[in-house]
Amino acid sequence: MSRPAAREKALTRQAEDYLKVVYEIEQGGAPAATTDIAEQLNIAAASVSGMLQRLARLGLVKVERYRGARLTAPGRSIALQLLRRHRIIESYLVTKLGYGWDDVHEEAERLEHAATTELIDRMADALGNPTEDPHGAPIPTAAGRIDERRLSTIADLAVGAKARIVRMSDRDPEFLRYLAKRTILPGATVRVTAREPFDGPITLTVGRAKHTVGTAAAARVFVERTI
Amino acid sequence: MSRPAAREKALTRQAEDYLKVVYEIEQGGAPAATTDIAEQLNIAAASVSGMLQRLARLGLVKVERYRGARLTAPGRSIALQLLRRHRIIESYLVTKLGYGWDDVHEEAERLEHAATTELIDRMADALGNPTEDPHGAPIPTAAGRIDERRLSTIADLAVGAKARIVRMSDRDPEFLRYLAKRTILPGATVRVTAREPFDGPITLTVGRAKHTVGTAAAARVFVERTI
DNA sequence: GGGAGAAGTTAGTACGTACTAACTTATTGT
DNA sequence: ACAATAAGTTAGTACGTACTAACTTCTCCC
Repeated sequence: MSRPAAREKALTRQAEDYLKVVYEIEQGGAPAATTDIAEQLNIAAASVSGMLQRLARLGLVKVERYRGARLTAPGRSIALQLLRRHRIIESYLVTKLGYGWDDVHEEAERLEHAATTELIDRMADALGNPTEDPHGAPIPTAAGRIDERRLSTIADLAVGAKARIVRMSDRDPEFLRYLAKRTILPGATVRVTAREPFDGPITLTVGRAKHTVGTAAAARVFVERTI
Repeated sequence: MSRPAAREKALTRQAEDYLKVVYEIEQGGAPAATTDIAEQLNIAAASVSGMLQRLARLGLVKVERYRGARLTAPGRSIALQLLRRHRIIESYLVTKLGYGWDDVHEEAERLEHAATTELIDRMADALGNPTEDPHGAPIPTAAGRIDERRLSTIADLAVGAKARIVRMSDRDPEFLRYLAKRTILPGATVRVTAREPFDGPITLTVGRAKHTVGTAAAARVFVERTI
């Protein structure tokens, strides 16, 4: 008797990717700027303007002209769904199929758009419903709950600070291998022993080892201060 | 020094689907007719004409106007790649993730376009490199070799004939459940005990059970005669 | 062998998603 | 405060993929 709810036409892969990127940028606090989205997606800014209008028409984002986009509740829920898929897939590939943690992002990036909720839930079950992916990122629950704590990065730490590594960006395999080689991994504890001024290199100890890293790298490693 | 080979731009999902369908239809012997492709893909015939021209431009099919399309060697190799992906994925979902054999086609249909060769090979390894999927269909090797025997169907069997069930179409979950309920499964042996004329129902014994099926259903179950 | 009906193609349209070029609005540094 | 620059938008274009409508070609039966 009741009419079917407004047709939920499946989004295209691209539209989904925009939502995910808007979510990620918004986590920084401000609405997602056109240029930032464009940069993340490797796309011209003009194309982003157009797509944001379309997503706004679909009620998935709210755009304030010349100021940026924010997700609506439906948009956010789709973004979290994707994040869940991405992170479950990454976990599954590492745990069950022998992938390296540095090598799963790309694969997950495509699979997350093709996998059904059913598949993701089965994978999650097979893994014992993990709460974090191999890079330490929190996995949204099937219901869409996620830990959204704002974390500091190593670049935020003052000399003498001690912190536990929570997570790191998963995008760049090279970068992940760089970290792994220095045992800068989720769960490890680091202490900043020196910093050069003018955004200079940061020296830190991990276990008994001492490493010096640039601020760009340091800013991509998220931590929780322990002192 | 040597120039990179002609850019192998990734095909779209749709283009890939066309190739797969052309392959499947061609297995019947004749070139793939526009209407048949259109029907398989649930698409207007006019759209197929257009796409075939594009695929021909890409050197993946050879079209004889008003007569149908055949795969070229490169086209065939892509189609086999897809078939391999599809069947490995189906096998993996059934064996490792607890899917029912009736319920994997749809999921594989989308994943096959997103999975890399790397992933497929890892799945295949995890399964012990199977040579058949859960519906009895042969799985092409990574190198693209496949068993292309032309099989008969139950509809081809004369009264009295005995045959081993090799495989069945995986498209329709209902149909697969129908078969399963009658233990008409790959490996089972059937004997035709009666046939009504004018494409009437076929009566057969499977184990100790006796079933009567229509010709449409019978034509979708492939067998190897044993007498 | 000719004509009816089936099969196939072309033409014109729409939409999603990208692009570049040109223009407009916002920000920032003096 | 205002000009230079950065950021964002619009306009026009292209391409892939679908559609319907109208036309052409093929096939097969009498």
